[in-house]
Amino acid sequence: MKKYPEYKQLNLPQISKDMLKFWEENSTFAKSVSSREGKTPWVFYEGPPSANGMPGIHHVMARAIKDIFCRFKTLQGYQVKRKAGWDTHGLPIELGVEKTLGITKEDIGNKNSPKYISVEDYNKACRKEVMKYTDKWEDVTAQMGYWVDMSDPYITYDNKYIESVWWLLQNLYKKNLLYKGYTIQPFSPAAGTGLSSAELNQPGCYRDVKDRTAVVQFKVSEASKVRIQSSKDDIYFLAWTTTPWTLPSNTALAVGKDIEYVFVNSFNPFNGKPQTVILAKELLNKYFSEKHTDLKFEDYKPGDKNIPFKIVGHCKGSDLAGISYEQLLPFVKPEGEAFKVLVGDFVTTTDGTGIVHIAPSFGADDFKVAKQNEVGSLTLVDRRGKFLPEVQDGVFLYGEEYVKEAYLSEEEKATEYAKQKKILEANGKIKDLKVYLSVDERIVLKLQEEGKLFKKETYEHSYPHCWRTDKPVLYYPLDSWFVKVADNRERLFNLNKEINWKPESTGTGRFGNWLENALDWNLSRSRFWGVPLPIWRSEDGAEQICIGSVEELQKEIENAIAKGMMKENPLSKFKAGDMSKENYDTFDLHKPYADSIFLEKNGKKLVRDSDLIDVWFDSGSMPYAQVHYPFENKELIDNKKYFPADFIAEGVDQTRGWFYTLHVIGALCFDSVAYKNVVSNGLVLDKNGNKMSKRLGNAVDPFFTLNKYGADATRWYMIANAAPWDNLKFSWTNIYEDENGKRIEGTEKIPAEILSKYKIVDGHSDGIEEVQRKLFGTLYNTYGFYALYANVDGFLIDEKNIVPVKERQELDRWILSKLHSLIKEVTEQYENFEPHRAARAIEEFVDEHLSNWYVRLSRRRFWKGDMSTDKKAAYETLHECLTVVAQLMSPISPFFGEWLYQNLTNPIRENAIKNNTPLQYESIHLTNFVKAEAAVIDVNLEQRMELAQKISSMILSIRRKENLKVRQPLQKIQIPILDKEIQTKIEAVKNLILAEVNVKEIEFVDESQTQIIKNMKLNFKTLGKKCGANMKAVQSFANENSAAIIKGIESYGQFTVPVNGAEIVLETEDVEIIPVDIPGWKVANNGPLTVALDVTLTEALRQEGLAREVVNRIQNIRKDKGFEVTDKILVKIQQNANLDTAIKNNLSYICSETLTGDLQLVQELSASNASTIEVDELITTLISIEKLN
RNA sequence: UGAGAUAUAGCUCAAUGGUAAGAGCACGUGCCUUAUACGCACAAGGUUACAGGUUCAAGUCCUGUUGUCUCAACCA
Repeated sequence: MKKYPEYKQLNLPQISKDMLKFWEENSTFAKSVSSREGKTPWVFYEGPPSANGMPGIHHVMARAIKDIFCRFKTLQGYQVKRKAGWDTHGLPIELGVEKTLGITKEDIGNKNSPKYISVEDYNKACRKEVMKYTDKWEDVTAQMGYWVDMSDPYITYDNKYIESVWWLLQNLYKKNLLYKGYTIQPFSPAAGTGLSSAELNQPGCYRDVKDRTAVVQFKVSEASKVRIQSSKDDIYFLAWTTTPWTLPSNTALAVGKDIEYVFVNSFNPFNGKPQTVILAKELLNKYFSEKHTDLKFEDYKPGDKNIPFKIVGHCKGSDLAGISYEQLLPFVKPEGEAFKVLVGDFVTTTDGTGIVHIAPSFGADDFKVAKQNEVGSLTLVDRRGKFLPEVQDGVFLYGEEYVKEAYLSEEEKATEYAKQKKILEANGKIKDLKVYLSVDERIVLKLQEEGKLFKKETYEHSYPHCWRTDKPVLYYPLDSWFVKVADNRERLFNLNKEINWKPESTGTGRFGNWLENALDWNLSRSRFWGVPLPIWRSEDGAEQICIGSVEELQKEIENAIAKGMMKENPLSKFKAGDMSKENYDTFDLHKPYADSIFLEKNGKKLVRDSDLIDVWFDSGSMPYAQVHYPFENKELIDNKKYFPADFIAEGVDQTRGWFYTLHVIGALCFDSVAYKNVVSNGLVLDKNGNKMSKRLGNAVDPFFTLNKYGADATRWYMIANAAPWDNLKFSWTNIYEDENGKRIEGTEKIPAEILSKYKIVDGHSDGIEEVQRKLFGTLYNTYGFYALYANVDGFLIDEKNIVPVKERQELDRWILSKLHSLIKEVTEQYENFEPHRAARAIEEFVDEHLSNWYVRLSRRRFWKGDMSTDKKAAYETLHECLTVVAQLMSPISPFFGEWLYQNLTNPIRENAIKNNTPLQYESIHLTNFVKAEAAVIDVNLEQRMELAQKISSMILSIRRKENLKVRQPLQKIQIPILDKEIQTKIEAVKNLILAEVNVKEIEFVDESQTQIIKNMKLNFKTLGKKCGANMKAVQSFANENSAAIIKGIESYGQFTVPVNGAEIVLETEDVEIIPVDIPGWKVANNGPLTVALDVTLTEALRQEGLAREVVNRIQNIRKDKGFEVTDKILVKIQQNANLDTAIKNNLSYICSETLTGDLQLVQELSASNASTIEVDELITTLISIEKLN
């Protein structure tokens, strides 16, 4: 006879290990996919993580979310393939290699460096580095129960993958969506390279620096002067700059369209000349003190500190547009139009003057506005960060000098200082120069002398620095390849409307807004380890080729060889059309190999553009590249079998990352969304809401967590605790140990110096422990209860022979109704990608309903008597609840769900297979998701039971107040009834209530029998429509006349309230009448319910109570002695005058409750073979219990 | 600076615009009723961040402020 396994204790980590072993031995994951062969696919794309970093707890969170829906959809019968992937390119990998090898970018390919490394070796190192933690990732994946196929992952550095990426690029190129242009990018002259925003966002890159800033005067040209004001004085625009070194490259000024500007007559503060200046009205008093409003112009003498001023005109920014001004520092004339006022939407009046100096080469906004207005630019700084030779006047500026002081070495500074001192002193500009003057300072001096300076000051602001050289970054125009995104915004935006975003606001807000303002995508990266841009150009730029496949490249090389541009074909071993791995391993498309390929077109030699492409393009290409589209699996994409994805999920930080690049590539290459549903999950923060970081010591090691609590509790905690898109404050306390074995608990952030002495050795999570107790512990116990009695009875589920639900008793039908309501709810929540709601619903069902109501109230059915239909029904009901719960929870807690299912069904597996019934599957993950049966759901029944639960709770509450133990039987509950329907409902569950609260009868009373004090509550929902603005009046009337209203409603079904001359008729639905008290009784209220308890104790009741105490003591002793629940016993109790009658009067009750075959009241028991029991405070006696035969 | 999110009990979270704001944990009290003390029950706990507004009615809608988180940027 097979039995249900019984356990001593719940051990979740062990369950995880056992089930993992089972899955591995039985290839359960593979079966869950193969068993759905031919079914509708549900397409999931795995966002590739980078294996050069250790997996963190946030990965567990993100992957749990992915896993949940993939498992759920599999259960629903879809085929869900999950191909793993690795993101292998990009800066973090390069940085990792450089750290490992102890080198910097300068050493790469630089033979003069002592640490020289060839690009080839460097890239080899990257290839190795990128898979550094692959085994850790595989461990965490297995341990957390994330099902993803890691046997054949897509790898972004793979030649096949790159080939698909090239194909996509060529596709864009052919559609004319790829172009070469230049943009302003952060650039480190010291390192000679552009910087990505990721690099700029390295900690410590933004630093507060003090800069020389200046408010500069731009003189309105004679031609424009007439247009704005007739004045004999010169007119100047005032513009503020924090980077005076960009002033020689100024080609325009920008104003805000709707900003108000004023014309102010005044004097130049440095040379005292009368002048008119233009600036934003709002900022007037920043430069002209209100105190000086009344100063007389006549009294002013050059050099006076207080300068008189007068506003002589107003206008809006738009009125200033087009006005031309004189070049401020005419070292070089720009090509094209320049030196006019433009309107820029970025102009504000938060600081400066409301007029912005525009140097298109050195600011992104500047560049944009200049381009829009077709204004030319000047780039008077070279890539080394030095002025061009032209920027010199022989006095203040000398040409070819660093524009930032920080770029000079101390030595250079000293030399420059000597030079400056000589020149400036010789020209009489400065008497005794003490220190090196920066370019900024000297430009300001020059402007001051030329009467073009209005104000100078030092200003502290944060400015980005190169993370490698520590030197300030410049914004500099760099050549790049762009994807034309801006022109296709509308299509991108409209396609986005087809995507179901979770949460919606990320889609419409963060993502939608981003699309609406999307700029062209800069693909170029000047790095070493990445996908090379497949574009070859002639030196003059006249000819270019964009390669879209290896075969094409091979042919072009052949051509180049034929034309003498190349000698050998590095792709000679490649056989076109052979898709084998071996064939694709015969070459490498990375640098430096790609750079040694030269092509030919129209007689010109073509050289590859040395840039790599943005790694985001790699990952955005994965829908196609993972299947080597279009070279293989063409139909999967073209016929939309494996595209677009039904579901993707990543962190919300991917909104402008992977989500965006997938969307752009899908839209531009295939005019389709790339995914239909997307969950953008929030971050995992530490328990105080701080970002986790290793540096601060508040990071959570997923391996500790998984080892300690197992995957199920961890996953459940993370899912149930917060919506996926809300940040999760992860409850976790690290435990540190120093070298002497001393342990401390990390509750707050640990300072680095302490952290360095300690090692994290363990930790604990209050949150996970709660889940473990509350959900898994409860479920474990419930299963244990089932197994215990089923084994005693030798009961096994027989799917072919089940008591029809209709024939089961109220309690069974109730829990089944609850169960099927739960199925409905959980299905909906999973369908809606709201796993936290599913989890919470399951928790409530298990704890509140199944364990603490159904099992508690059904207990005796499981052990009383022989196998009856009712008993069988109880087993079947509980079995169904447990198996269904196991399935509902299995997407979230796959190990425990599996464990529970197997315990419940392994004993009957063979039969189920023979009978082809639902429990035939060896794993829960191969089963079919249950469907809620409408016929089983009985809302009325659920309401009835809720009444029973509420009433019980209310009675218990009265008992507690009155200090009456539940074990003490009481005579009567009274429930005042105003509504017969409620009475009917309560009648149906009467016996459950009585048993639960240990009372003998319920009496329903109405006013004919007893006085009931009533209260009323207005139903504002129905009254709102009726009363509108009169609501308040009705309300106050009702407060004062509640008795009359109650009477009116009860007698006539309506009551007329006079308000403000009108009349409002209250009807039954508008008023809720609630009984609140029965005078003379102990009463409890809960919403519309009121119950009263008769607390008088008769002698009979008291005796019965004592009998129950005795039963309880006997049960305890049975348990202490380790008797089986089926053992019959002989009980001897030492006589006690206060107890004997109670025992005699309740003898049969005591005996049947305790399986006592014989109960004897004896004169005396020897203390040596009897136990002392205290029945209540006053009664103590001795008792002995023996097993009968 | 911009965009998005968020702010409810000590903590973690609920609450179709309807008037007594709910759970769980922690705390307190009482209970070992043949599943479960890793349990059960009962209590206590709130100016719904702040300030305005819309509405008969606001935790909920609108505006502003403040705090926190994320992303993007840092430009005069």
